[in-house]
Amino acid sequence: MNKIRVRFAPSPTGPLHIGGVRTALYNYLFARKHGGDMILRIEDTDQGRFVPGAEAYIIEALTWLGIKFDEGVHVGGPCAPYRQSDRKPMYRAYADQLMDSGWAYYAFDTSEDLDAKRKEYEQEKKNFQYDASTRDMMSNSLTLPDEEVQRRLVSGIPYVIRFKFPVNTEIHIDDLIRGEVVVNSNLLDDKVLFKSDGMPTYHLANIVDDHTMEISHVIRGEEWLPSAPLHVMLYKAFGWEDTMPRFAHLPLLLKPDGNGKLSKRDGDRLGFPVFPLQWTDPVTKEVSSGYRESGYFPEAVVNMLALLGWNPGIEQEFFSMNELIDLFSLERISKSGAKFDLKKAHWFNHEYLIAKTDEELAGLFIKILEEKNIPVEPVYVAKVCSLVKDRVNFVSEMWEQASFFFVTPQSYDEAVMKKRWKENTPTIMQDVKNMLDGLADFSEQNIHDALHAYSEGKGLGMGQVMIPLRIALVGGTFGPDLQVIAAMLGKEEVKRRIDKILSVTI
RNA sequence: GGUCCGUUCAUCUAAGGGUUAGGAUUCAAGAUUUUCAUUCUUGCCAUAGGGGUUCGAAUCCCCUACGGACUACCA
Repeated sequence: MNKIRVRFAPSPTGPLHIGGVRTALYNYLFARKHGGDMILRIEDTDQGRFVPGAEAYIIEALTWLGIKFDEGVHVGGPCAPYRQSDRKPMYRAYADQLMDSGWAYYAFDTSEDLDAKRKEYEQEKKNFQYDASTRDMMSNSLTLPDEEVQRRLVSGIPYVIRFKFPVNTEIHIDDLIRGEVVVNSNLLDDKVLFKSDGMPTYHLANIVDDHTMEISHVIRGEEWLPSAPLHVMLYKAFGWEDTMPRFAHLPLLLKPDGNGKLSKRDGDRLGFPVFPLQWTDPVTKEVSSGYRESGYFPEAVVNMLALLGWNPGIEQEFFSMNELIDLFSLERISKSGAKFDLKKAHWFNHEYLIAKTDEELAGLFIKILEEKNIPVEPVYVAKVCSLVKDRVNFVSEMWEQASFFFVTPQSYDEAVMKKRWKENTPTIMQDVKNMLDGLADFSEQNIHDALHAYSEGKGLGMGQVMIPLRIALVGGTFGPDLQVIAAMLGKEEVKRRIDKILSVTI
């Protein structure tokens, strides 16, 4: 068997969205699993939709996620160039080959002609399709005399090259995910292969490139299934059937709110990033959030995406990239579309977060602290991380859970104050302050013992002591063990915070 | 409209003719926690509908319904 070679072939019309990321991931897993090659090809045959920066974005996003390429536009390789605009000179000869063998023809119909035709049909409630039933009445090299065709070609009149579908032929697609799909050629239209601007369309360029790059498996989104018959016919027309790649059409990623496939336009409307990295539209300057900037870990994104449409059939839920490679198989890809689940995405990130070491988390949290001009002591920050990581999904949420470790509370939870701050509380707090002040060793254990001794001695419930003290130190009823917090803050700071709450409540 | 693809808890999914239809997330309750979170336990919740085939169907076939993709000189 020939070497496994797969490609991820995005069009640089904007940022890659997570559906595209998943397609890239599955290609990557498949290639690695079989010791094959992974190729990045840029399909920029549509000059009108080219977006500057999109290609660099795609590369940066996949690099961030740990998806590596063996060949491609950014790393080179034996089949270079890997950008279709750079391969432009080679496509014409292939189109000519199809002309010579009778599989294609020149068509001179203008967009206006075609629009008019479509309107005309629409009025009769019919669908216009450029195919065997209509091509005879159009303006093309099948209907025009040879001399006229030649005259038009030499005089520079715009034309396209269309594929000439055979009449009433069953085309079989052997899809690795969907099984056999059969389509009759009468239902297909004579697709444009070569545009009047001198560029090939996706269909031609894609087949030529997959062939010349010796691609063994085409793993792409389901939106390509309807044009797969054309692609199969092209391989046949070129005489490349023997080396035609196997096809695998992936189920789509759907919007969480119900209808339709996830698309680039959804942006932040749905409450979660649609893009791996933040993207600023070069024209509108509109900013769309990215997973990276939102605080997702790349491993969590990969894990979550891998399981959206595929599963290994075991109950394990967490997989490293290497484990995914080891377990991956096209046979276990599901057929139906998957909706993105925001809550589960959060959960995945949370699990990856708590699995990090305190030092790793501290390194990330320190960046946030520095932005707030908080002086940082790495060992202290790591301790804080160990105490609050259970309660957050993202590093960005840590400030909210841990600010009191760094700054005195600026306000106190009013609802809790109303309920917990009793008439005798100020006296208790004053006692607690004095008692803590007397502690020579301000350790967790000593604080704990002292607090318990105090409340028992006074015949008070622990709640009457601890809750007001908690409010004084953290601002509300949340956070880790109070003795630990007090010890970390230090005696003087604890005394200051008690004074402060007493001063504002009197 | 036409063609193609699909349909198991709210969501991701397992079960490839024989299981009380399993797991995970979410949600709810309880235990723990002097707070909050964690953790643990428990619970709720599904084979779209109808016909076949079969001793036996989530699984195979057909019809219907619903969802999706495609239907450009876009990819």
